[in-house]
Amino acid sequence: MENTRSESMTIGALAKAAGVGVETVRFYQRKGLLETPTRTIGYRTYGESDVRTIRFIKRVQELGFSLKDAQDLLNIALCSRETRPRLAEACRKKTNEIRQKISDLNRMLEMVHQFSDACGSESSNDASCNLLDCFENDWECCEPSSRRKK
Amino acid sequence: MENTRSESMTIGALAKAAGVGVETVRFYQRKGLLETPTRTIGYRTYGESDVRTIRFIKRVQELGFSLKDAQDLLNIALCSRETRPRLAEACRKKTNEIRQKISDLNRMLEMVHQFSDACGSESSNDASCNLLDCFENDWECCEPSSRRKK
DNA sequence: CTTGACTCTGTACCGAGGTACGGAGCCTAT
DNA sequence: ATAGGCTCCGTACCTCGGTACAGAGTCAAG
Repeated sequence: MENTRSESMTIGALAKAAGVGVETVRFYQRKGLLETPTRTIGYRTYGESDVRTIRFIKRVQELGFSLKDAQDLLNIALCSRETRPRLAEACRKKTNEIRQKISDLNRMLEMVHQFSDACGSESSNDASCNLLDCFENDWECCEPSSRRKK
Repeated sequence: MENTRSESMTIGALAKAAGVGVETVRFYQRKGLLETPTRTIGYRTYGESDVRTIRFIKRVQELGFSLKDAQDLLNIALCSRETRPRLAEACRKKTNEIRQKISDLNRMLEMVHQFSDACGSESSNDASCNLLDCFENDWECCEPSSRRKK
């Protein structure tokens, strides 16, 4: 019913489907980010899951994680019934990292948004200058009181 | 009252305060990420605002933006009364990017979290395998219906 | 007035993450 | 059966974001 036919793509087809270059696929394989594919006659053959994996990697990178991190997340995604407890710990760590990123991005969003509003209206008050501060502290930003060190 | 004294740091002091290397400061200057500092006798002199700028850049990078993006955000932060309308547009774009990142991170968080729960309990159901899908579509993930193309 | 810790400029090098190239084999289509 | 287009492998090269010299000047303490 779904488009899960063609369970054997060539490397070129995979690359195209995932929106990367052939060389990138080989590179990911060398790095162990893709499972080593089966071969027919000598050519690598891939399936839909590889497309999803590559797309996942690319997005994870865009979100500010390294290939190593992508690797870790893939392990979480793929090993489900092997190394449970070790992974649970990794999850907790990764979860915190992600939470922090979300919170910082929200703050940045708020700041950029305020500035953009300020641009719209002709009033010259600068919401702007707070942008620089938006990661400086945890207590809701913009309070001009005491400063905390890292 | 505050620690905003010492409005003239050497490059070494700045680097230390901002938690980067001296060479990084010079690098950022070459790239135009820091305003070219005034000089006393030939030595660059910096102020607190430069510390904030560098910390801002570093965090922006960690959030998955490039130095170029950091540059853009700094322009938003610094130019407040010059090129208003052009910047307003830039804001809208950046805002959307940020929103998308937040939403994706939330999804990833949810997935990792589910998996981590699954690890805790001994039951072998895999919340895991959804992780790969977590950026695949916009309609709340995990619905096994039609698939949308990018 | 020398020694050590800093600064300056410039250029070279580094790791991550690809990207491209050369020389080969395979597989249709004409 | 040969031309075009794919694949293979290995190695070389590229950009980004720094990092590390080398060779020189400055400055403060002893």
